[in-house]
Amino acid sequence: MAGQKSYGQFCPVAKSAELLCKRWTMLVIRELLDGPLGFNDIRSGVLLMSRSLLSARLVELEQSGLLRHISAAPGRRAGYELTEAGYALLPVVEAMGHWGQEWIEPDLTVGDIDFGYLLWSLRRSVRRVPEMPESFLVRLHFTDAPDGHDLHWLSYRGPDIDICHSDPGGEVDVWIECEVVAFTEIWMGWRSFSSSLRDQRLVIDGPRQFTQDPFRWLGRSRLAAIGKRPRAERVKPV
Amino acid sequence: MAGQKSYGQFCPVAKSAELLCKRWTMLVIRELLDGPLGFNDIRSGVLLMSRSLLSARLVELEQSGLLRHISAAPGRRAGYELTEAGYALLPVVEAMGHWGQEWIEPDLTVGDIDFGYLLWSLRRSVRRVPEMPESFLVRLHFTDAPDGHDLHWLSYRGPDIDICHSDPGGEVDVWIECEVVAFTEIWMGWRSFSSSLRDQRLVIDGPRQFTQDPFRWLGRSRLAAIGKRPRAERVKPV
DNA sequence: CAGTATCCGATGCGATACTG
DNA sequence: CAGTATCGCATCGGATACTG
Repeated sequence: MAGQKSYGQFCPVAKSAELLCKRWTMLVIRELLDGPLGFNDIRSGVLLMSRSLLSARLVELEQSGLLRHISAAPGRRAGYELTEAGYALLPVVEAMGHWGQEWIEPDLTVGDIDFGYLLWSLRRSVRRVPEMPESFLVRLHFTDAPDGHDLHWLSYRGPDIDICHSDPGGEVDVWIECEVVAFTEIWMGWRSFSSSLRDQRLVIDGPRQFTQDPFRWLGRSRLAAIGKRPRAERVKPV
Repeated sequence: MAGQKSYGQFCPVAKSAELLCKRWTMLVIRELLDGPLGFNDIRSGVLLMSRSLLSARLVELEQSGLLRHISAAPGRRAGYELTEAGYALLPVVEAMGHWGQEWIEPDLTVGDIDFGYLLWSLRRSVRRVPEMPESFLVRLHFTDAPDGHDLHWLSYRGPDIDICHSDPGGEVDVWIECEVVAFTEIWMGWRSFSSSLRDQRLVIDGPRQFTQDPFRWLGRSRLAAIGKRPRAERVKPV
């Protein structure tokens, strides 16, 4: 219970660090900054975090006043929601994300975990575009993904967008083929879409109005517009 | 050596957190953001951190490329300096400081440690003002500080400003008397100077031009201008 | 689905002692 | 002053099992 010892300083940076700089905490907050989520939805964003630790962190954060627990009610699912103080952490998370995107050397030795996180991120970033028909289906093929995990369908139906991992049926409008690493790099803004088309790292087929800039409806990382510093100046994890 | 396990995500927030969210790390960076410092100068800013851990952190941060070690040379002291990537963390530290100042409930149960940090902070914030004579001496009396630690002199002599803990001799220009907690609160912007004068929490004596706004030459926390949220909305450590 | 309880090994970190 | 080396305990956190 007691938590780690205090830094013994009144400095607000120190106090903030006491609350925020614990393992997984920033990532839990990152997840919740988009709005309330249920326990297992949070877990999807922090796949390697154990249930018990997530549970403990949520209690800590609630006690500190950073979030509150929403209990289930008719027509409402249980979940967690940041308080105003919690939402006020957006600039902190943004600053960390911005810095990381600009300075950290990517090391995409993709395992299943990054893959799961990519899909989860993608799920949050997809969006309709005006020229899209009521019903729109995309087949996404990760050519190097393990066994049953290589095929995914994005199903845009009215306001609902789902990512399915088995064929939902219906006619496919756009086909995409790509390796996981390359897709991630493009999605993060670390590799350009056009050059990836040129060297065939990404193959896309379908009506031209959708294939010429697929990231309009796929979305991209919010940080994709921030360029990386020259390799020599970058920072590397451990 | 191995460090904690990776979060297994390519998200820049996660990567940044891996590098930054370790115990003491943000505070070491905070210290260095003002410019290069020697080993023991850094220690003065993180009094409760053990030497061995500071040493280890500095190695980690150097290996990651956040700072570099400056070896001693004729006319130059050994020390540590942030790299460009390290200095680029300023917005992160500022965001954390801003958030902390705005949202965290202060709990000033002052022990020696906070006291030491206050003095160290003060040392960095004092500055000359134009109307100050070449030589200017301030006697600072913390009425509730332990035994030999209650008296301090700020000695402004030309460009040099020193904080002495024993009487440097010479005529005192300004006298200040205050309890440590109250002084901290005023310095942090949590309590107003004028109201503190009124209720005698702070007593200051000397020429009017220096006593009417002493924080011009004492300096204040950089975060002092940021107001605290209403008590009910604030966040508390653990 | 949405958690909690318990166990126990890994590691983080402070204390102490030592070195150039 | 500017660190490094070693030791041992505290706690952190993942695995597993269990509950409403």
